[in-house]
Amino acid sequence: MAVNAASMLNRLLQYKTHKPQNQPNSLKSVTQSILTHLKSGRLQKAVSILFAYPEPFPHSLYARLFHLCSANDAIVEARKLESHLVTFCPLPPVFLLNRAIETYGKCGCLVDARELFDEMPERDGGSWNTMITAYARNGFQEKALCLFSEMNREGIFPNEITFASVLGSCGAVLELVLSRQIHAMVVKYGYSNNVVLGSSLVDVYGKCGVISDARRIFDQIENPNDVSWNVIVRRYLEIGDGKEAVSMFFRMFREDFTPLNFTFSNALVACSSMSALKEGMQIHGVVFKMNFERDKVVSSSLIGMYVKCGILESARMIFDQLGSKDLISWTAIMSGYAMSGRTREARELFNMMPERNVISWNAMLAGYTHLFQWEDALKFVFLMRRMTKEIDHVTLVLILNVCAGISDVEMGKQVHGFIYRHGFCSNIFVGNALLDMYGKCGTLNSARVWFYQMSQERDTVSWNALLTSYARHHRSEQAMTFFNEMQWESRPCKFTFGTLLAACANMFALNHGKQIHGFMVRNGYELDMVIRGALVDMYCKCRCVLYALTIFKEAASRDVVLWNTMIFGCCHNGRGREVLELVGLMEEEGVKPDHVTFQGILLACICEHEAELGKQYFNSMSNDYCIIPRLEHYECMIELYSQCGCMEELEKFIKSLPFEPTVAMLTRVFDACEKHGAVRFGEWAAEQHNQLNPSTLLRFELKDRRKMGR
DNA sequence: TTAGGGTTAG
Repeated sequence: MAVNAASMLNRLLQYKTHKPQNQPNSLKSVTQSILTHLKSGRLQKAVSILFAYPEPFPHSLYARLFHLCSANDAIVEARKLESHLVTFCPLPPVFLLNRAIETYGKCGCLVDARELFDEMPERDGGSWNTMITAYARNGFQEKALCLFSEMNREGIFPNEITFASVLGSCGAVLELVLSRQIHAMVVKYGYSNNVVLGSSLVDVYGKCGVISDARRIFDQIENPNDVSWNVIVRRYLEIGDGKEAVSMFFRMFREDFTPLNFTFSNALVACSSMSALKEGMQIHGVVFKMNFERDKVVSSSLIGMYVKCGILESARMIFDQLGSKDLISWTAIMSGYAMSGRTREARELFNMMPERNVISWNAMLAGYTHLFQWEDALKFVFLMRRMTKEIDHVTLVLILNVCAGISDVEMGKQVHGFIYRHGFCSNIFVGNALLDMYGKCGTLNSARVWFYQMSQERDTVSWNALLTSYARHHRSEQAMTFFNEMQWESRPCKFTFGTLLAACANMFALNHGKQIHGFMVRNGYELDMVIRGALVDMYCKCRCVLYALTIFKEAASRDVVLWNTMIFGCCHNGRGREVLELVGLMEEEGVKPDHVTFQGILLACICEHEAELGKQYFNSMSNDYCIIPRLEHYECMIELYSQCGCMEELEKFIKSLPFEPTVAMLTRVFDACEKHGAVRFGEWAAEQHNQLNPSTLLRFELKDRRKMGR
C-alpha cells in the first residue's frame, strides 16, 4: 500500500510524541501527543493516553474530547473522560461537567447524564438546560418538562435556550396550555425579538392546531430566517391548507429568501395534495433557477408532484435525468406508474430496482389493490412473504384489502392471527381494515365481535365500516340500531349518512330514510352535493319523487352526477316528461350531459313512447356532444323502437349497428316482430340469434311453431 | 458552553 506524505508525517509525529512516554513527561508533550491522535481520528487511543496520566489536563482539551465523544457516539470514552476529570481535577468547572452531561445525552445514555446532574456539587443554568435538552432529544419530552418545572421551583431563571428546548418538547407532546404559559414568560423576560424562539412558537402553535396563532407569531417576527419560513410552510401543509403553504412559499421567494431544500419539498407536497400543476411547475422553475434539481429531497418531491398531478411523463423525465437514483426516487416513480393504473410498467421498474424496502413492496402491492387486480395482488403477497421479512401496518392493511377483494375470509383469519401475534391489534388502520374485511366477506358476526374487541381504539371510520357491512348485506334495521349506538361514542360524518341513505334506498325503507334526513337537519349537518344525491336517490327509490325534487332544487350547485341521479329517479318513477324538462333546465344551467344522462333521456323516451325524440337525442349524442354511444344506449334504442312498433326503423337500426347484435338484442327484436307480425324480419332475427346462441334454439323453434300454427 | 425547523417514496 502506498504511504502518502500525510501518513508519513503522522508516523514521525507519533514517534516524536511517544518517545518521551518512558520518561517523566511534561504535560505539554502528552497533550501534544493526544492532539496528534485526535487529528488522525484515533479518539480511543487519545483517551487511553489521557487516562494513563494522573494529572489534570487543560480544560480546553477535555472540552474538545467531550465534543468528539458526542460526534462519534463514544460512550466508553466519555465515561473514561468524566472519570479522569472528576478524579484528577480538584475543582472541575461546571461548564465541563455540563459538556459531560451533553455528551451522555447525545450518546443516548440518560442514566449517566442524570446521575452526573444529580451529583454535581454545583450547577448553573447551563446544567439544567443541557439536562432538559438531553431528555428532549431522546424522546423523553415529559421528563424534560418535569425538569423545567423543577428548575422553576428551585428559583433558577430560565433563559432563551431553556425556552427553545422546552417549546420543542411542548410541540412533541402537544402541550398547548404550557406553551401559552411559556409564551407569556418569553415576552415577560424580554426575549420577544429572538428569532429562534419566534420560530419555536410558530412551530408549537402550528403543531397544536392553532394555526391562526402560529401565523400571528410568524407575522410578528421582525427578521424571519429560512427556518422560520420553513416552519410556517410546513405547518400549513400539515393542517391540510396546501393553498396557504404554497402562497407562503412564493411570498418567501418574493422577499428574496433562499428556501431550504425541505421548504421546496413542503411546497411541492402541498401542490401534490391539491393537484396544483401550475404552481408545481412554477416551483419546478424556481428549483431549476436555484440549482436545487440535484437535491435528493427536492427531486423526489418533484417526481411525486408530477405523479399526483397526472403528468407521469414529466415525472419520468426527472427520474431519468437524475445523476444518482436512490431508493426513494425509485420508489416514487415506480409508485407513480402503479397508482396511475400502469401496473405492468410499475412492475418492470420494481423488478429493476437496485434495492427495495417495505415501502417499495407496499407501493407495488397498493397499485394492484387500487386497480382491483386481485390475482396479481395475491401472487405478489406470496412473493413478498418469500422474499422479505419486512411487514408493517400498511402491508397488513393491503393484504386485508386483498382478502376482502377475493372474499377469502379464511386467509383473512390467518392475517388476523398474524396481527394478534405481532402486536398490530392496537393499530387503528389495521383494526379498521380487519373490520372491513370481515364485513365485505359477509361474516357479520366476526365483524361485530372484532368491532367490540377494538373498544378503546375504534373511531368514526370503524363505526362507518360496521354500518356499511350491515347495510351492504341487507341488514338495514341492524345498521340503524348501530347508528343509534354510535351517537353515544362518535360523531357521525357524511360517509355515515351516505351509507345509511343508500341502505334505506336499497331496502325502500322510507321511514328510516326520513329519520336520517331529519337527524341531519336537526344537527346542522351541511347537505352537500353528495348527500343531496343520496337523499334524492333514497326518496326516488321510495317513490317520493316530490321530496326528491325539492331537495334537488334547493341545492346551491348541481353537478352532472346529481342531475343524473334526479333524472334516473324520475325514470324509475315513470316520469318521462319531467326528465325531458330537467334536461332543458340542465342545459340552461350550463351543465354538460354525459353518457349516463343520455341513457336517462332514452329511458324517458321509452316511458313516453317518444320514438322520434329518442332518435333525435341518440343522434345528437355523438353529433353535438361527442359522446360515443355505448351498449346501453343501443339497447335503449332497440327497446324504444320495439315498444313503439317502429319496425322499419328498428330493422334499419339493428342492421347498421357498428358491432354484432347481442343475444339479448336479437331476442328483444324477435319478440317485437312477433308482436307486430313482422315475419320476414322476425325470421332474420331468429336466424341471427340461433347462430349466436344455439343452446336456446329449441325455444325459438317452439315460438316459431306456435306462430305458424296460429 | 447549553436552543428552533426539515427526512422527499406506500
